[in-house]
Amino acid sequence: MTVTFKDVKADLLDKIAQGIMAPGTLMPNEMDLAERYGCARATVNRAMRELADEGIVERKRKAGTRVRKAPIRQARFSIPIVREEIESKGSEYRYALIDRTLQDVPDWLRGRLALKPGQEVVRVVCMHWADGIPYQHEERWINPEIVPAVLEADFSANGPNEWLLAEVPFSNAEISFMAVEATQDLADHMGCFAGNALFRTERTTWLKETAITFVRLTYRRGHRMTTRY
Amino acid sequence: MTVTFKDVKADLLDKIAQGIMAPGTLMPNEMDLAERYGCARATVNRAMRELADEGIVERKRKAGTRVRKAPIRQARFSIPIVREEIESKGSEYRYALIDRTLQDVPDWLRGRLALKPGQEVVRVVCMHWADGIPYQHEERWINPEIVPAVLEADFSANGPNEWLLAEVPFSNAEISFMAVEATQDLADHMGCFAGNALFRTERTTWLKETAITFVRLTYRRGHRMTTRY
DNA sequence: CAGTGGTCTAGACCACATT
DNA sequence: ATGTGGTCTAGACCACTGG
Repeated sequence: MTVTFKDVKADLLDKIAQGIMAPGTLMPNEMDLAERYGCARATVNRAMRELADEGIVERKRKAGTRVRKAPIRQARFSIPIVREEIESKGSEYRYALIDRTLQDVPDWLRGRLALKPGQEVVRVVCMHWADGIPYQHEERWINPEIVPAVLEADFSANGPNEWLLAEVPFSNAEISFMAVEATQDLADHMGCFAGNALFRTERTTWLKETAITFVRLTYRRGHRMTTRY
Repeated sequence: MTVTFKDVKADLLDKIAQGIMAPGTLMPNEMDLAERYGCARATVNRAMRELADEGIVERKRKAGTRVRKAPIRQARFSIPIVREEIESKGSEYRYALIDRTLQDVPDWLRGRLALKPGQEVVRVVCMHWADGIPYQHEERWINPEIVPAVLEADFSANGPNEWLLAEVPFSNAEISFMAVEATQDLADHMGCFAGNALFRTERTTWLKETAITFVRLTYRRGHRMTTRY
């Protein structure tokens, strides 16, 4: 059986976990490891590159590879579409549009989206339910310059999220997580009391330096966002 | 100039972003692309593998590579050590131990950590300040079976987080984000009012199937956790 | 069964950072 | 100057899985 990069990676990880290679240790170079494992250097390279990507080790040319003293712990969250998030839990999804207006971009948003004063944006407010219980409140602003079709889009049946995904194939984004106290309006929609703590995510999405949309998703009371790493 | 995997990746990304390769499209196979770009198949493979890792495309043997209809949007968060988080913002870090006790594991925690009834755990409560202002409240339970040194550890000068990182080199974890309403006790420590919405993360850390620690980090009012992707 | 991606190899050249 | 990782190549075999 030939030695795979997964074998090498697993063995290195094991040595790190067992303390055989303590944090701060300088690891052997790729050529030596390749010889030791009886494989090609490329195989060792792949294993160590993945360890580096995961923040376990730190690689520098000439300096070599070290076990990180404080591993960069990183968590990966998948950002699902609400409908799928709800249906994957076996719940029934329901959607309703609350408001849809064309308005001058508010000042606080202008900075975020890097828009010109007086420019118009589409604001959409809607709700998502799981089994008839309020699940998520969505408030979104869309830049019609990039996505002119939004001016004709009808969000009464489907949320703007799925619609946008179809229109804008790929983009980069900045996302924030936070806790907020429910306003009276939010509380009415979410079926809780004003002042209750709610989990919120805010996301700005860009297509090559120009902002497409800013969205504020507020979850029902007690919601948790969970992941493993 | 030779064609690098980054060139290939960037070009493919561009074609996807511009809609030339719309979501759902079946992409050419590696051999064809290699010929088209004038590079080796391994180069194309690396480019497409990274696109797959990032959730942009979907690869299946024999079926080929497709542009995802709904790209798996995923965010990566680095989980910093509080001290570094604060000092990297140019603020002065201060720490204080609030409480440290050896107690029977509470029922709600026993399930989480998969411990035996009546087993003892170390509970540590402490605070972290930035420039003298409350920044984060930490409440932590540690399993002394895995880390017996915790029984002698003195957390009066340094927090258990940094201490644990040095003791336990590598581990896997489950992390949750949520919003909570401040209890009176929390509010007193954080300098806010009871009932205020606070951002909290809870993390369970394991070393090979056995739980090491459960930690509850509550941030000051208005805290945001932000990342780009 | 046949086509696709998954991986390994042996060798090579290069970029970079430490010395 | 020199050693380390970063990457490309050309070829090969294999594993999976769709038709």
